[in-house]
Amino acid sequence: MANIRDVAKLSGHSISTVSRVINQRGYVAGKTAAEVRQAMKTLNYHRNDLARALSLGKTYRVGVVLPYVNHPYFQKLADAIISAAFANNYQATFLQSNYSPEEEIKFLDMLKHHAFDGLIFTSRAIPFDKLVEYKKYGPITCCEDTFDYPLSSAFTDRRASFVNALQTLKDQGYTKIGMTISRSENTSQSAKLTTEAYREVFGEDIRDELLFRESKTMFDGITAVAQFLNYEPDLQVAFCNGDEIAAGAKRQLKEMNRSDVLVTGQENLPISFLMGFSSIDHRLTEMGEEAFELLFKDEIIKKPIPSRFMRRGKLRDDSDQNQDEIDRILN
Amino acid sequence: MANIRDVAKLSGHSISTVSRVINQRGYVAGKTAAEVRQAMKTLNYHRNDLARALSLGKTYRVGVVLPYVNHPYFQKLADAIISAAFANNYQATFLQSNYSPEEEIKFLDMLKHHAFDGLIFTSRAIPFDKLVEYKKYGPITCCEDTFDYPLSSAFTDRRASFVNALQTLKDQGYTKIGMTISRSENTSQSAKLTTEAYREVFGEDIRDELLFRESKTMFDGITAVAQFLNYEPDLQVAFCNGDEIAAGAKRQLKEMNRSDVLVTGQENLPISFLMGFSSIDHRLTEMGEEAFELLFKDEIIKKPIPSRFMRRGKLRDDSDQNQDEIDRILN
DNA sequence: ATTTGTTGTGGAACTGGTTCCATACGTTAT
DNA sequence: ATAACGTATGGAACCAGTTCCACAACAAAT
Repeated sequence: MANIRDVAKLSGHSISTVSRVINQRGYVAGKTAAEVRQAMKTLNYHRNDLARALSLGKTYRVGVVLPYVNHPYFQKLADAIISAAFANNYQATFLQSNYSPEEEIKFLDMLKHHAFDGLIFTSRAIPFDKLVEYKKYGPITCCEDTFDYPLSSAFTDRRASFVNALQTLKDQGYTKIGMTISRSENTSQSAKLTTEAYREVFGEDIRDELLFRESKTMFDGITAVAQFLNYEPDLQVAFCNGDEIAAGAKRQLKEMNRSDVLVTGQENLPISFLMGFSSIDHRLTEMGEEAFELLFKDEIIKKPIPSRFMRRGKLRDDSDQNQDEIDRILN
Repeated sequence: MANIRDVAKLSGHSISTVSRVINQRGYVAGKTAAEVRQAMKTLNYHRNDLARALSLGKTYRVGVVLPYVNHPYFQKLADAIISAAFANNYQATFLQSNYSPEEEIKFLDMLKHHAFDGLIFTSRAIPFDKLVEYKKYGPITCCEDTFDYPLSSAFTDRRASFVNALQTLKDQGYTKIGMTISRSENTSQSAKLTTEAYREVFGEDIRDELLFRESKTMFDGITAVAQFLNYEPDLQVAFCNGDEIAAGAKRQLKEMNRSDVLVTGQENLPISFLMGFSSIDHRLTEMGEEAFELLFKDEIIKKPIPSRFMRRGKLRDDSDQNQDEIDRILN
């Protein structure tokens, strides 16, 4: 495989001159450039991006840390990051953590080892302190509120989103609510925020029988609904931690002839529209784009993004501006 | 930032020795190793993966070329590839082509430029010849039948899958069928195979009014069904080119009080189960895993993977072994 | 006539690793 | 006694680029 030195030798010019021709930078006479190009063609030369990256100290690659690649929330978010990166001539690589702190440290070490120019954490198991500690090796941004930590972030105020959705439900007379959460309240930030929002709106903790933990797939939605109805036959709402879970719940309710029970999901996936249940739109597309943009800004910027509660079915309110958005999507 | 030479100098040992300590290879005395490690700690040294990659001529990265990152088919396939790569200590990077030949050439050039150790094409716009031409720069595998071309591949015989599904429908008396296809029959391989399969089973071309082209999203499913029913009120089946499209079709049919019309999708996503329509499972997970495995094998291997027609709703046949699979998933 | 600026080119140091080879010493086998 | 081998270490070439700096040649301005 020919390198730049071979091209220099064959063309009879110096390495510097060849480099100038390749990168079209600096002064090169037309005749010289032509000779160099001829030599490149003869030798079938092509630049080695690795050597270039080493020399420049820049990879044009970012790592996207996410717990699961096949989870709709992270999929949507990561897709947005990929697209934004691509539009800026960067490549993005998915780094699946399974919420393992050891894996996350490995990814941070990759940043330290110059494998990436920067890292985006869509979620995490390790504390923010650890991220701050690694910031000296390259920029790191988060897709969640970083509070007082010196880390840039693009995020929706999920607590406010949950409060808003629950308040809407309460205002319309729905008070008997079952909830699913992703992990336990101790390990998952969103689980914690969900139960806190309930407490804020209803002034008391949710009954333990109406809280379904470790909810990940549509089958958990099916199971959760059965559990809720077992303890509370007058159930009015299944408040789910994702659209696929909500879809499972919706299906099970139909099967049990309890389509009177409302279902709400999150992520605003096509399925929520198709099956006609409400969904909290966390604006993952906007979040992903912002997270990438912030990566290469010098200041620490915290970019809150307002979420939307997409009200469908019985919750639908034609005076609601969300409907405009739905109509926009439909056309 | 300290490098290996700095560590060598501070520890009073040679670069070679430091390298041996880092990589735990060759002979190093215990005392020497300790001194080197102490120097590394003092200098806060960490290896530069770029330099290492350059020296080794190996990046431990593969590129995954796919037309759209937010398309369920490619998402599922690409996720499987990512997971397989990760399990083998490789990183995978998504390269979105939008079916643009220029972009695909760019990705092939990245292989040439040593940015990746190999490439996996999940789909493509450029001819196989071009891929073969670039094979000398690194391994390339495909996720579709590569016929007589010297390219490894993991694929399902989609034509056979379509024939099988359509034959099943015909056997059960369903003959009035509308079909959606992703692009036109000229540009899309799967579109071509779909219409060919129809011809094989029914002995004639599908009526143009019952063929809906450029079908990509759930909204296309909605539009397609309306078109089909307009021309053929006795429609019996909407045969869709994806589960989200099928879900759109199913919803529209319900809205039009025509739930008697069967719907079939592809990809076997959760939504197909939840909304109760049949779906062709192209075994994308297995395909992705295989595609990665094949990348680093020396011989050219073509790995056909049998697809499955997941029969649901009125098509459900309890003697069908597919049901075992569904039950397995449910538990 | 001298300074200044533009154009054009090459040398050499720099990015930070890996690895082949030579050398040296101590131990064991012939 | 010496050949053969295992242990331990260092030197230097190698991977393949980028870029600073020096130096010429020539034109235009002072």
